[in-house]
Amino acid sequence: MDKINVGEIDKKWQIFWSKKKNQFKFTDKKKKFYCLEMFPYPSGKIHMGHVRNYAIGDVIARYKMMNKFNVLHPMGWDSFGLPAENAARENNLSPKDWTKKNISTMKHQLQLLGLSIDWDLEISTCDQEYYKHQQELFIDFFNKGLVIRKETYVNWDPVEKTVLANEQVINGRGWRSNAVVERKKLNQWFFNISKFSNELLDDLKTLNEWPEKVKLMQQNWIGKSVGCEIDFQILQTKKTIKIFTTRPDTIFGATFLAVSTDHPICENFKESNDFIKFRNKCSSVGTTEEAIANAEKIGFKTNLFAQHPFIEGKKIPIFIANFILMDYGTGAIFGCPAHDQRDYDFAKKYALEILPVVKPENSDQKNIEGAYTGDGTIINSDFLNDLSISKAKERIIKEVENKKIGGKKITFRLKDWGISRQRYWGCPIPMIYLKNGKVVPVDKSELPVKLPEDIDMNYKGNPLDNHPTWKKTKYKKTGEDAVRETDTLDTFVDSSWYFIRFCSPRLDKKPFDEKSFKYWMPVDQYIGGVEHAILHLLYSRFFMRAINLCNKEIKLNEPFKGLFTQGMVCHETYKNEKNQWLSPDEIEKTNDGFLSKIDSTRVKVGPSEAMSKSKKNIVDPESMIKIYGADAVRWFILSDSPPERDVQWSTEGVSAAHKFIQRIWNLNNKIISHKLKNSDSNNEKKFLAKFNDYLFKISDLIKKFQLNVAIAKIHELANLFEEGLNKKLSKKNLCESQIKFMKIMLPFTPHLACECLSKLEGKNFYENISWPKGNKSLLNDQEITLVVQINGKKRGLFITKKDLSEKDALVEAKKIENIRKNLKDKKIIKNIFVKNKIINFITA
RNA sequence: GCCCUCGUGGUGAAAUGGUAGACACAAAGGACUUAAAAUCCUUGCCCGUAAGGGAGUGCCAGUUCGAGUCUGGCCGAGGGCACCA
Repeated sequence: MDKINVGEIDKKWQIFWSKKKNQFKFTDKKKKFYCLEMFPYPSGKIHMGHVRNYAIGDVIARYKMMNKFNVLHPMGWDSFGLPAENAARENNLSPKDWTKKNISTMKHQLQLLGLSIDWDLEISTCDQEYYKHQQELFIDFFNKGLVIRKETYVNWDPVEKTVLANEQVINGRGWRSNAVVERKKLNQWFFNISKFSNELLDDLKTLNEWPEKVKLMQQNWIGKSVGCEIDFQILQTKKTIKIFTTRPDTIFGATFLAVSTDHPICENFKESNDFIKFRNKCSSVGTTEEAIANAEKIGFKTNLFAQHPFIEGKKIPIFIANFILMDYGTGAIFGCPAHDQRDYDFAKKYALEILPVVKPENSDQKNIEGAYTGDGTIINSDFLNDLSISKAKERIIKEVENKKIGGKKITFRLKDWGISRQRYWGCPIPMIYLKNGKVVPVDKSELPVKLPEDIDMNYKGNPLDNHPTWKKTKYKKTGEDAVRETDTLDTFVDSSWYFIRFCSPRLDKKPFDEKSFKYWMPVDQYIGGVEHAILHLLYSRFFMRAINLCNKEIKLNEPFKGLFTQGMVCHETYKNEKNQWLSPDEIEKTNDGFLSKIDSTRVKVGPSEAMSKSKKNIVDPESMIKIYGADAVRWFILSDSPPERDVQWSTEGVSAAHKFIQRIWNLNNKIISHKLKNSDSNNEKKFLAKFNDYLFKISDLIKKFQLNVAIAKIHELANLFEEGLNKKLSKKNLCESQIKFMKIMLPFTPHLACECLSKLEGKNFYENISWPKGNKSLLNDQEITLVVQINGKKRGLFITKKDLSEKDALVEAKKIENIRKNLKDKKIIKNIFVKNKIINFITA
């Protein structure tokens, strides 16, 4: 048996593809297809997650190419970011050198996979050829009022010494460093993303090729809520407090006001030792998940009272409370303990009045303990009495508006996007500070504002700020001395428009060429991890809208027409007797179970979890490719699970994939050396019928992203060919079909398929291979299988011609031995007949 | 607490309301081999030599001639969000 040499074949075809240039012309009548996988952060080496992502994308891209689309399939590097700075500090390298080295390693590794990437289009966000355009976009956005400066509380990561967006804080910790986040007041740059809240929410409806799950997550993230603002008069002063509520219908149940510890009213108490103590206590709570869950609702009772706007003479105490957030609504609420659980808990603790104003719909629902938040009828509420909750909301909003003390208000959860980072390895923000206190953009002719390379990485905090000369500059218009902004941009900015840059990646004079943009955008199929469901995708949607505002030629709101989010790659976890994690390389399977290779002690096998460094359950793609070949690695990672679900990596699996590659190789050789000229024409016809059926099915499955099922069908096709050889079909038929078969396999296993094709046809190389055309007239649609049931249970089946009449079918069914037996002594009261599908006899 | 997704053999999984478990992994038995590897074949819950029959897609109901698939309720697992008023 001829053993396939996957290493040699991989190399041969990869060299061939690297020489081939993607030549598309805008004048082509071909339809375009922009296939994009999320570009990687160059962390060092590729991991199995990348392999899965790019293998899925490559099947789609190659399938579209074979179907005669102009396919844009580029790759780049999300190459700014903190890890480069950390690595630089640890290893005494420059972030730039570290990044370049990683890119070169990872590019080599990706090329080992035989992807149909057009490497001529490669971009890297840390190159000034990229980020100078980003600075230009920033200035355009600034001029359109989309960049704003705010002095606000920010999330300060004490480990990374940087500011995090609210969205980047997970359970009170930095999403990367995991350090407890502190609150700090700083002057920051923001993109005014909240200006687009409504559009970003509404346009989700137009994204019908996006997973529902992702759209829902974005919807919840934007978090639109309709409520009401109401001014409460403070009794002791002339001032009012504006509150926001989504339950204005419960206004008559209001028994206290609560404001955030950051509310302006707190100024009145800044001298009070009790208040200072209280505020310190608040800021120390609410960090860990556990603390939040168990955090007690605490308040500081002020000496102030407010007048209830609808109850003459009713005085309401004002509290400062730890559960009110300043950056949502107005930072103040009215408390209605009877119908809000938090307010209820608070009222219990401070012995405040609890006044029910909603009678539960179902009178059995006695409110034993806690707040009632369900539907019901309003009571104890003057003019609102007997109204439903929704009617009461409408009515009270009208009353509030009449009294000129507030009105209907729509509030979004989405906050502006903080983009300032006190870091070195990022895109410099092209702004300068003048002596008169003004902050202005750098003149566009002076772009790029380059990152200096002579920096001291041992400096704590921002090295740019510490640089001896970098920040000293002059304002071009006046020639006066000025100081540069030393903050750099959040790296999510880099990834918010890279897909646009791919349309004209070498264009020097502007970020993108409008003509190329109009041809290629939007991305037809975007593929990546679900972890980017909110931040990256939402920011990119914002960028597209911002670019529309700045560039009259562009009229596109949604950058990603189709989105596919793939699952993670998992692997079993291993621990030794000392409870230390072991990597898959460090264990071996024996008859006694799993043992450690290091000291032969017993290994506990844990559940399969997402591959991670901390659990050491990582398998290195490059070494897998070396052992099994690129095709086997691609094949296995696509075959075992639906692409949107998690997949479990296993040695058995990839080894089985390699065996299958070998089997196809053998099959190909057998067909080439097969000599037979004539054979049974009926068998030939049947073979072709089945083959064509598979061809249609597999095309359909690829379009639907059911790649695991497509692979199962390819296995069945291989069985069909073995059967064909056994039935001694003619060489002509087998050979012609095999050529088509290899084209079907090409998007999955391009090296094997091209090698088999070149052997079958005696050519050296293959170019512009088309997806085989199926022939519907060859399908065997004359014969079908009819299933026969008795009372809904299958009792037999028979093969017959298509469209058999009910009468004939019933006669035929009753001839079946087992059916006869089961119907004996029984009275049929009903026949169910579904043409070409089923017969069901119902007996008494 | 709120929102979402998912529950099918030892495992990963298939299945426009119409033959449940395709395809594969693992296992057991067999063939080939001096042996192993590789390859191929068979088996897969219960009764039965077999033909066949029974149970069966987390649990309980419902709709239907027919439910893994549709509806309601419950249980379990995973994910997202959160003092969001």
